[in-house]
Amino acid sequence: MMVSTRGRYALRVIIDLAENSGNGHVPMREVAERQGLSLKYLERILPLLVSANLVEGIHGKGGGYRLSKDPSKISVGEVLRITEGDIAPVACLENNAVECEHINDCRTLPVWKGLNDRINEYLDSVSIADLMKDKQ
Amino acid sequence: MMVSTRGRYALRVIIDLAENSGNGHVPMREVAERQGLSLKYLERILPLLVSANLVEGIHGKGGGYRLSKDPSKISVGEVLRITEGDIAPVACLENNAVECEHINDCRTLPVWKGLNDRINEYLDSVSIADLMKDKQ
DNA sequence: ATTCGTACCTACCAAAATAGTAGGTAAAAC
DNA sequence: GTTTTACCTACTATTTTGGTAGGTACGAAT
Repeated sequence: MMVSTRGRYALRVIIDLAENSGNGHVPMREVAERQGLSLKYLERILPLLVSANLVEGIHGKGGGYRLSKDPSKISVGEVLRITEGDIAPVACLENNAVECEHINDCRTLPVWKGLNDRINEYLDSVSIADLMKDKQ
Repeated sequence: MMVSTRGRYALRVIIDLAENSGNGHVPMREVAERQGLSLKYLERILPLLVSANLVEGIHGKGGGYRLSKDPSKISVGEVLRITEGDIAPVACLENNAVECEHINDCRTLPVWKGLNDRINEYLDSVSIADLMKDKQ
């Protein structure tokens, strides 16, 4: 299985925020409860989304999180790349991979590259809005 | 990274066999040497390919492995499904997954299913022959 | 000013998966 | 009967995964 709980939970949180924030901030405690996920674990995931500018959190009573963009402007690919670190199928296609010495004679590189392209293309084509109930 | 060494090495072995077996059997020792891979590790991977009828091995001097089909009839998808066990992006799409209770209300299932379909479709569309030197 | 509810941070930990190695046995050719 | 190959089983070190524990920082409400 290629997508870990980090990415899957992040996606569920983002969809939950999209569906349940009526212009206000939603405390993660509520999201965790609704989604049946560990609050503590989500608290470790959300700072990733904050620093990538997908959501913003505010402290204190009445605080919580909300999306910083419209759900239609957030792609699943964005969310996964942030939380999974990298969604490349093989090491040599990862972001800061050292260039392999056999790159010009590698028989398998084309298939990994083709796969990588198709995965990213698809995940970038699906937005959070596409996944919401009563798709908006 | 989604594809482990098991799958990647298996693919390299199959391509190597396709390119280097002139109707005879090729000992894995030679393949390991050419590919710079651990013979011991390959010896653990190959029985998977044998029982899936992708290659056949014969014992003794002059023995070794050879493909049991034409390289154009073996897809990358086949090789990976055998060696990786399952290439589904999430647990609920794996082969003998228990059906999730939230299946009818799961917001994320469509995107995982779409991803799974595209991955398999692509990997099944690429054959070993497509990856050989001087593509045949 | 204090309290309470939130985000956020760091260190730790158990279990599983990954990537092998070690040390054989089984079969076939010579 | 020796050599060469496939093939089998058990073990192991390392990394990744999926968290938990125990706080601090911040900000709003009172």
